Amino acid sequence: MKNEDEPKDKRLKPGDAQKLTMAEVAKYVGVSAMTVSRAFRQDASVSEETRKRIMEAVDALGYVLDLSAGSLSSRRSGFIAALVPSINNSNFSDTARGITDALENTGLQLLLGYTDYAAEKEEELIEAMLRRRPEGIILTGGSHTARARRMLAKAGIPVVETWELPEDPINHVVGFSNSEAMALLVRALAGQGYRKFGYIGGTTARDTRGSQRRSGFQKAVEELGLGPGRMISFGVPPITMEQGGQAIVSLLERWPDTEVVLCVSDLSAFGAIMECKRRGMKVPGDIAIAGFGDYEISSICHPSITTINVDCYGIGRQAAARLLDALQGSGEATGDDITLTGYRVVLRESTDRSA
Amino acid sequence: MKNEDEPKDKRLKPGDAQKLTMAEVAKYVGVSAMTVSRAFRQDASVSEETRKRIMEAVDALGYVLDLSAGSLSSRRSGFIAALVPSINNSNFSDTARGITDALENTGLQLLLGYTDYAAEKEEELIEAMLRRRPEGIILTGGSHTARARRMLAKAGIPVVETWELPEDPINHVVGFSNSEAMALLVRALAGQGYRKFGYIGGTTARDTRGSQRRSGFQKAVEELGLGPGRMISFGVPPITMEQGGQAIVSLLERWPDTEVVLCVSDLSAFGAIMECKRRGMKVPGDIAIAGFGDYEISSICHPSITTINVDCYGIGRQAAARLLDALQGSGEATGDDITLTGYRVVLRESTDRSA
DNA sequence: CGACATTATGATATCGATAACACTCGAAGC
DNA sequence: GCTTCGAGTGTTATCGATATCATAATGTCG
Repeated sequence: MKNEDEPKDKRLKPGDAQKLTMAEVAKYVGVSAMTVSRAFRQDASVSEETRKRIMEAVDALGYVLDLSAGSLSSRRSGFIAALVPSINNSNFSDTARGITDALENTGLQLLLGYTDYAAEKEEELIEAMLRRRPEGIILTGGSHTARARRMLAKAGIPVVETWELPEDPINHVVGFSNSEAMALLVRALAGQGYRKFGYIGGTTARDTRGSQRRSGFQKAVEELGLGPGRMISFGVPPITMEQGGQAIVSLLERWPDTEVVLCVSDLSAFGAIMECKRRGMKVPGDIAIAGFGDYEISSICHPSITTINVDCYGIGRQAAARLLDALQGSGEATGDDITLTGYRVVLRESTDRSA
Repeated sequence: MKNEDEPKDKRLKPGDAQKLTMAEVAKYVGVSAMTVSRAFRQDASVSEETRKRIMEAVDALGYVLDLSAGSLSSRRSGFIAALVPSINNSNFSDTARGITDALENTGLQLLLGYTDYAAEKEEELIEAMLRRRPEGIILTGGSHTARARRMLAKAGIPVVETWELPEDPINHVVGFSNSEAMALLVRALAGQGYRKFGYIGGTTARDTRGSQRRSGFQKAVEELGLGPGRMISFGVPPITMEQGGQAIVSLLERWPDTEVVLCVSDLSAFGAIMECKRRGMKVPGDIAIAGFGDYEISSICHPSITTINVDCYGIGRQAAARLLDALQGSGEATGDDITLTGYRVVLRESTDRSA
């Protein structure tokens, strides 16, 4: 009777809901809170009639389930965490979309984070995510700090690494060999008669997929006996369209007789092509240019861009699927589990030999 | 003694952490759990020495704070929810990035959802988000279902609507008038001497920003006495690059003498330009084309694309900033609060009159 | 018709942290 | 020397749902 008449916390604004709880809904209907809780999950054995009355009450009162309370006692957070290098890159936003779609109707929600291609940022984010006790986690790539690996091991949840084939996988992998894919593109273009190959990529090793593509290029060129490739590094990954344009200028200054240039991604390839056109060069004709990733832009632009198509969306879907399997499965922990995702060369106008 | 010797849940894999709690860390250090809790937040008055010992123990044991437990008792989830139409559109992913950046070091985490431009999906997502008890929510646009509005009102948390100026704002707004912005572009191009205006956009009213741009176009053309605009609708929003290409074909078939075409977004403008080039038309020269949104592609492509630059990233940052203000403020609930974000016409090659 | 399974529901303990308040102890003030 | 204060720490209740076990009502079968 002392502090009953005035609420402790005055933060509430007029019209605010006074934190409605399950118990109040229960009282309103004349059942126990437990029954209301059951009514919210289809599995429970609540009579159709009771459930209906409860749901009407929920509607009338405007009650919204509180999962944070529920997850504490059920020990299931309902979260899946995913870390991507950047959401402002359509390849990764496609993957994020794939994850989201695969999670639909599973009752799991996606917690997304951006690492900005930095392992330290990834470490921070992993910790932040684990504090929410996700039931599984999806990472991009296979390079993680030692502490990150330790935390993941301790967490005891399934981990999926994507977009690469890590040398030392943590748990599940859904990806492909970036170096093999780039090598395949080199061979396809060599098959068309190109001989003098150039390459454009970022400067540092931050972007492990970028480095792998570069080494795949290098290896393939040498294996074909086409001498060392002409490599230009420009800008900190991820390199932009604009940097692609600047890079091709450097490359052509240094090696004017280059026949075909492969770029670490379609974005830089696009920038390179546009810069060439702006300078009056013909693409193809004077120079052929190819990218990697098959972004939407590449099929549309003129000339359309030869590239490697990667199933970005599928990587997301499958990564989520592997996670769901692991969560459902009895936890047999069958060691490493690797899902290879496809890629293919898409030959388009930008490397058309007949031009 | 029946199921004591074998654990119920075999889900745990070898090497798993046996759910370490704060109490165990506390026991290890020889303090109370409360002190450990305090050590995790800088505000608390824990002696430097104790804090150090606690953090060493945390490190040694590999303890990770459990926020879900904490948020239940502190009644602060540490979440901000944000809904965008699509993450696969760089305008919105830029906004998401802005929100993320603004939230850095605030201890708040972003819960992101995609509505796919559908109000019903938005309603579902709002409910899903509210179940996590976010401390604030950021929405795109001002069209919401009645139930969504009711839930938001009941939730009693600050709401920010973005990217538009809703007629009936819920709470805070961070945006601009899409129709005014498009009208400005029309006037700028009319000022360059263009007279016969065409417009390309999506078919339905799902995308409210698209509709507003369309009506801004229409109004401006009429006000300038340039007759009704030539409007082509193509595809369900958001319309793709490819659809932009198809749309311009229809438009030019129907009105071959069109001088300039405005598109609902840069993506469709890009598709339209590329299609024209593919058909041997000169852009500009034979036809001028402009977009909306100033995507990265528009400054790079050849010809570069005239457009409206929108501060996508800033919208995100400011939306988050308004939310933080509201959370800090004593909850005076000072009615509506509208933050206008800038936009500007960017004239580029694609509408160059001298070409 | 009695033993037993099945269905629908309730009571109570609990998840793991934090709020709120209590307490100890040494320093400061008069 | 006694009161007052604040820094540092502990104790207990609690957040709001769910796991678990108990119980009442109903149905089944030989």
